[in-house]
Order: sequence, then structure tokens, then C-alpha cells
Amino acid sequence: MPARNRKLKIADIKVSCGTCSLSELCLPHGMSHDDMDELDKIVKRQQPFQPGQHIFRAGDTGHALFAVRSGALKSYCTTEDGDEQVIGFTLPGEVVGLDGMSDGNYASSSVVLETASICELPYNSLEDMCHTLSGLNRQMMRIVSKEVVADQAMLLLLGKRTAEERLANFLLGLSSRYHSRGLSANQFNLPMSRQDIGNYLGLAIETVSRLFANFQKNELLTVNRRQIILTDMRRLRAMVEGCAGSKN
Amino acid sequence: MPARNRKLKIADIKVSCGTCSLSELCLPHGMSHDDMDELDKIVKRQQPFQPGQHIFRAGDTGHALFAVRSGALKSYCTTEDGDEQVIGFTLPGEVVGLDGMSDGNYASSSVVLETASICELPYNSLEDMCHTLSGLNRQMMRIVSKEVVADQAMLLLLGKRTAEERLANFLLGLSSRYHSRGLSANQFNLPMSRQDIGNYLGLAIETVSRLFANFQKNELLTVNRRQIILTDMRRLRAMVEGCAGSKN
DNA sequence: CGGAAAGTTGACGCGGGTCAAGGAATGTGG
DNA sequence: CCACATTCCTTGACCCGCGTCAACTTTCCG
Repeated sequence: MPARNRKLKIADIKVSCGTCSLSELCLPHGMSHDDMDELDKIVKRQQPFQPGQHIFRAGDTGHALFAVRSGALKSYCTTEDGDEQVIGFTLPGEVVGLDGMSDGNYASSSVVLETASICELPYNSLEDMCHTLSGLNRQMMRIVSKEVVADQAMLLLLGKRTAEERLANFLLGLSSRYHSRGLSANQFNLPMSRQDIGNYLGLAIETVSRLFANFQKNELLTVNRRQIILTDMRRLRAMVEGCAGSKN
Repeated sequence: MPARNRKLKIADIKVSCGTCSLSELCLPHGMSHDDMDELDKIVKRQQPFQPGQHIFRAGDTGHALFAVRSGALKSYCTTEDGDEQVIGFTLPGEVVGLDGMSDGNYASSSVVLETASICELPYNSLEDMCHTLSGLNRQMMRIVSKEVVADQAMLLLLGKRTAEERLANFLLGLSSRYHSRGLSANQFNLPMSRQDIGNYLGLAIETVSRLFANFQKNELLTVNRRQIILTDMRRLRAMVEGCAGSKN
């Protein structure tokens, strides 16, 4: 057992990048098997994080990327006058911590919404590997570039779209992300509160609530607290026409 | 004269990354002199671009980053229903084209606002160099990470701030960017139209115009079409308290 | 000089924020 | 197991910031 690992528990057995069910989504994509073995060596695995725990906080010294294997995270910034802005949500197969590379400190905080198991990828190790593994370098740029594209899509959403379009786009984005990791595209549980959704979409919590009610009345979906069933994705898509879906 | 360069003209004489006045801002930052010479070899320089010319368009095969040495660019996306969303503006010492690395195609378009001289940095060459120059790799991640942080700050702006706060933040951002390349922090010309500003900030063009009028009435600045003089930056800053300035 | 593009200013209305009250789910101690 | 508090969500009433529409002015450019 490697020294730096904390007490290993269940869920950490027989896990390697090679066998990880997320290997298509996480860093290894586009890398050879040998490359993956190399990557596997630098990954630090920890016991699962519990809801409310922070992966890192804004201002912390940035030293690693974190790949989410299960659970869900919320990223947010805190303004000087105290209130928070939700930057995004991280689902399995996705990565947080890119923003720590710019000046050595994380610009945002990352907190657990649903119990999460997470792989830690230290910058230093990644950088070293980039010199030897040609695939990793490209893949890292691809990931971070994708982040840029996703953020730009969000800019469009917040700048131009109505409340209705924002929520529809948000739900379809979640749907697509769940789907791409093999889960149902039309039925899922929201890992976040109305508060978080509203904050993220630049809407009041009451507006979010009302929109869910509207959508249900118009038979676009069924909602019960955090359980969502999308019943008419075609019409939902029609609402967001012209918006690139957030992430993926 | 290298084969790929088009006819070289004035403004392209005696230019190298080593002597470039922007070397502090552009890629070379944090690299050794030898490294810069290497970088210099892969840079393609072209004759100046004229206003209205495109550096690249959304959908084009992404093959290079573009570093702006002078002039100004506008980045934008076009939605399916035709209208455009301004993603950002690029000033001297800054880089565009990061979004072409995710899936091989640019996600946004980049058009010239003010006559611009531009260095082209092909992805392939950059990638090759990353294997040999340790400084470059880190610097590239820093640049792209900075982009992520800046986009996130914009998300906060569009999601939470009033029209007034957005414009104040925008002006201070420009001010800071001009200042960091040695120009005046309180007096500059806007390279973009009201249309572009409004689009970028998620505001109607009339709102932008009214705000400029208000700001002037309140003696925060003097505005004459595109010429701006910030006369009370302290109070402007007070308005945006809690917003991270966009870029830099 | 004429036509178009860019910018300004005013009047009006609506989307969605704010305030307020209440219901439903979950937790906590007795 | 039940009162009680707390958190999360919902729903209604009101109202204001900013978008929309429209008219006009100024600048730009052939």
C-alpha cells in the first residue's frame, strides 16, 4: 500500500485506470495501454468523500486535478460580499481543479453533493508524464479546452436566454451527461438543490420552482422534489434550439 | 524567408519572440532565452489583418493558436437561429484559438476589430516543443487555465450582476488589460461598438448607451463615442466590489 | 450630397426578482 | 412514537430593471 494513501476502504479494491469503467471519459481516452499503466501509478485514491466535505477551497494551493468516479460535486466561487456563485457541477467521468493551474491557487471551491469517490492527479506528476507520453499531453489540452468551450456555452445561456430556456438547457445537459456514462437519459435524480440550480442559472429559487411546475403542467416532464422524468425531450430540445449543451 | 509565410511587409521586420515587446504577456513568459529562440522558429507571421477579416471561423479545422501583437479581435459564436453571442475581446499580448483543441474544430469565430498583427502558433509545433521544453508546457496550461478562470468570472457577472455593475466591470477590465501592456489605465478608445458591448454583457444596446450617459452624469467617466476617460476609478471599483475582473 | 451605420433618448410593458406565507420532508430530543 | 425545529420546496402578490419599439441625431463613406 503506497505511503501517501490514507486508509483504503471498500470501493478502492481492484481499481486502476485500465479497468475503470470511466476510462472512456476520464484522462486515459486516446492513450495506449502502457500509457494508462503509467498514469495509474501517479493516481492517488482516497476513501469516499461525504456530502458537505470540500475537495479544495478557493485560495488553496493548487496541486492536483481530481477525477470523479462516482457521486457529484459542486464548484463555486465566493464574492467579497459573501454570496456564492455556482460555477458548475461535476459528474462521474469528469474532472475538477483545472483552475488551480493558472497562478498556483484554486480560483473556485469544490464541495461534495453526493458521496463521491475521487482520483487525485498531482500536477507535477502529470507534467512529468507529458514529457514522455505523447497521448497525455494532447488529452489534457483537450480536456481543458473542452472546459473553455463549455464555459462559453454557459455565457451564451446566461447572456441571451430566458429562464425557461435556461432550465430546459440545464436538464438536457444533465440528461446527456448521465446518458454518456450509461445511465438513463430521461430519468434521474438531481444531485443539487433548487438553490444551487437557481444560483447556477442566474435565477431566483422561486423561478426555478415555478418553471418545474410549468414544465410538468405542459407535460414536458414529471418532477417530484429531486426526481426527474423527462417525458418529452423533443419539445424540450425545441425550447433550447441554438444553445450548445453545457459540457459534452 | 520561410515557405509558408505570405509576402512579408512592414511591421514584420526585426520581430522575434525575444525582442517582442509583449514577451512578458505572451507565451514566452517563464521560459529561458534558449526556449524562446526555439519558440521563435515555429511562429508564423503574416501581414496585418484588416478590420472585418476573420482569423478563423467556428467549424474551421483548428490547427493553431494566434497571439495578438497589436490591434483587437472579437470572438463570437453563432446560434442556429442566426444571432451571435460575443464571447470576448482579444487585446495585444493575449491569445485566441484555445477552443480549437478540444475536438479539432474551432467552436467560436474570431474577427478583427482594429487592424491587427498576429503570430500564428501551430498546435503540432507547440506539442512537439512541449516534450523538449519544460517551461512551455507549464506556460500553456497556465494560459488555458487563466482562460477558464476568466470565463468563470464572466459567468458570475452575467448571472448575478446588474447592468450597471456589468458595464463598470467591463470598463475596469479593459483598463487593467491596457494598463498591463503599458498603456494608460484611465484613458483609451473602445475597439468595439455598443452593439458588441451589449451583446457581450447580455444587455440591450440602448441600456449600454443609457449607462454611459448615467456614468458621465455622475462624473465617473467622460465618454465621447468610443473615447473613454475614466475619471473616478475608485467609485467604479466600488460598484463592482466582489467581481473578479475579466481576464488578468 | 445622400444613404447607411452607429449612437442617443424617451415611452411603455413584461419577465422575473423580491417579499411573504405555507406545505412537505427530514432530523432531534424526550 | 410523538412534538418540534429545520431545511427544502411551492405558490401567490407585487413591482422594478431592463428589453422593446420608435424617433431622432451624428458620424462615416462612397
